[in-house]
Amino acid sequence: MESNKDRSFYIITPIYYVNDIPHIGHAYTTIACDVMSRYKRMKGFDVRFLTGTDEHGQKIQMAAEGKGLTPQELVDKIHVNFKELWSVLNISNDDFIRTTEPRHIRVVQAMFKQLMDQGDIYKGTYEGRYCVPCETYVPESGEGEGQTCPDCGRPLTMMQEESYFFRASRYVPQLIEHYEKNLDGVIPRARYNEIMSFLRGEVRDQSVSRTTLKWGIPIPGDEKHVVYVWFDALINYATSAGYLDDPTKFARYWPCVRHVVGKDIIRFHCVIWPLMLLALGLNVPVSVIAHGWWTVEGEKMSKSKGNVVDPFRMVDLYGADAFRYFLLREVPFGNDGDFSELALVGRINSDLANDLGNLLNRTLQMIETYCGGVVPACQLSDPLDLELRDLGSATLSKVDAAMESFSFDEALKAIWAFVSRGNKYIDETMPWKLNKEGDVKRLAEVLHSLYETLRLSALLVAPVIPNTAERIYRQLGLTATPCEQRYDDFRWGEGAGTKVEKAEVLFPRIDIEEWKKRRAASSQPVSVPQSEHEPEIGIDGFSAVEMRVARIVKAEEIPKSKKLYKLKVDLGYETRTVCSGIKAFFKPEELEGRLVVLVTNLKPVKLCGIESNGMILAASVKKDGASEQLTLISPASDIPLGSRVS
RNA sequence: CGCGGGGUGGAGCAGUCAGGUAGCUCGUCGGGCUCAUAACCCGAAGGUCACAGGUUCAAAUCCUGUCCCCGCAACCA
Repeated sequence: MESNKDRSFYIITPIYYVNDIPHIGHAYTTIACDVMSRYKRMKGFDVRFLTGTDEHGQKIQMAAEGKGLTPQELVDKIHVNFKELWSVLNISNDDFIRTTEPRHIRVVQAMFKQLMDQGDIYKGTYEGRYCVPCETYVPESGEGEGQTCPDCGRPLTMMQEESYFFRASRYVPQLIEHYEKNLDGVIPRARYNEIMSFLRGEVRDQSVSRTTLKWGIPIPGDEKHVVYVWFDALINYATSAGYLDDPTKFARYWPCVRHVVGKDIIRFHCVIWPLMLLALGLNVPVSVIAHGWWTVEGEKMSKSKGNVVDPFRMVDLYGADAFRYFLLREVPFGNDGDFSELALVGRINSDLANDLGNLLNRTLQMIETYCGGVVPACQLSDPLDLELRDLGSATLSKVDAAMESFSFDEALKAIWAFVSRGNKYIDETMPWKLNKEGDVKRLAEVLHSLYETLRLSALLVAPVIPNTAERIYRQLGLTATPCEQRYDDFRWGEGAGTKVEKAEVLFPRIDIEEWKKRRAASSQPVSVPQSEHEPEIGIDGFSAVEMRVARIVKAEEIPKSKKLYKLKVDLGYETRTVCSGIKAFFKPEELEGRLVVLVTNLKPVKLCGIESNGMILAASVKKDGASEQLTLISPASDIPLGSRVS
């Protein structure tokens, strides 16, 4: 159906391997999809936005064994990390799929069976070097010196096992032909070329089953095999769209699939997955959009370096919108980029505070003082006003063009050129002077134009920084939600007559010098003066304190208290109530879901009439007896609730 | 001959596919304004676009070669 294809838009992130700790990369991909979804909705598209978690495979099985859990118990527990991050980052996904869900398992088995029935999956022998202790095959290219395992360093042994293979090679010519006709099949062009040269080389049939692990989807009729994880994982995109259980939905969304992926996994999404789809008789994705990678402060991100950017922390420190804005503005989508907190702070100050925030602020103040807070109506005739209005509609078109090719940075540049024009317009028209001279007519025209500039700007930035757009709308005296508006409905001039709200600072400027000092302080562990040291204790003294990992499940304000929160914490084996003096540093929603360390054998005390059973550990910098900066102590990686800290 | 990305004024980058006066942000310097978050506006300095050769009327851009940096190399976006 032509109309579906034109008006529907199905955008998908990869599903994330659930055992990973969510980091900037996951956040990046998902934010990009979110922004595109919001934008398309505002363009009137019927949008479906999917993300989820990949929950099968060797690593999960091993991690679960290490924790004394079943794999299912483990993934049930940790997939929440991603859900929480999406909530914190304001992600508007329509579905969150987990590969362990029954709806998915059914689809994988059905597809597997279909491919087998039509001869596109056949039984053969998989041969490769295997590390017995790690229970994993090591590809030749990944071997350590002298045929050893890159992980454990032990020698590899040649192994053979029975395996099912997907006859990928059969559909390669068809896929090449498709890409030759669809140059947007892979974006950007460099990646398209890469895929084409790969396809024109030798594409081998793919092993799609394993007998060496259990944690996977059993192959119907041959249950000693499980489906190999990537084959299982890719299919989720179809599952969620209703491949088996909702043909109408599937017909509506499947023809307009877009995948947004990191450049490392394009072979799966641009080669294997389309080949599978061709074999199944389904259309291949409209586009696979590959983005680049982030380095951190100039260095490759890695766990061992400990420089992995924690998106939760960035949101805590700078807010979700600033983080979202930075990621999309800083680097052209598709290129690699460098994440640095200083650069982020720079963006906040120059773009969000100085340009956008300040434009709003000065405009509202003037409408307040010169026009009693009501946006004046007027006829536009001054060339300058018309130019501003025309730039507005030109900006809308530029944003459209940029978004069409996923050039988020270009879209944002165009919007900011418009915002900057607004600031310049103020200098050109000098409303304060008009006021002094009593030129009421011109003053009305000018403030009217400025108000409209802001009203449109809020709409334009809404997909990227939805919270901010909403805050701008409130200050502009508008009750609607920007993200629920349609761009096509915007009419320059319709804002006249609105009563504006009081101007409030959108993004406070961050003092760089102070920021640097604070940062230096937090990275200097030995900054506490000698005199504050406690007397020495023996190990007994220490082990008298029982500390365990807990999760904050609920944080509530205590009406009588200025400093305290009443927290409900989950230790795995029990739930407790704890009062904690951290109200000044967190909002309740910032605390809920976080892992913390709890002193569990502290004598209960009554604080503000509530019994507190324990104490949450936090580090703080104190000044004049009061905490000036504070951070919670959390486990650096996931660990079962109730784990003892020593 | 494993694959890919990159080397552009002080910093960070765009521009390279479709060759035609080298652009953006930040920083620096000078000026303006006072509505505003020490914000805003204007102006200036600063680059032989890694190097060498070639194609062309014309090359950051196309071709050839060299040097350097950085990723990836199946389950980390």
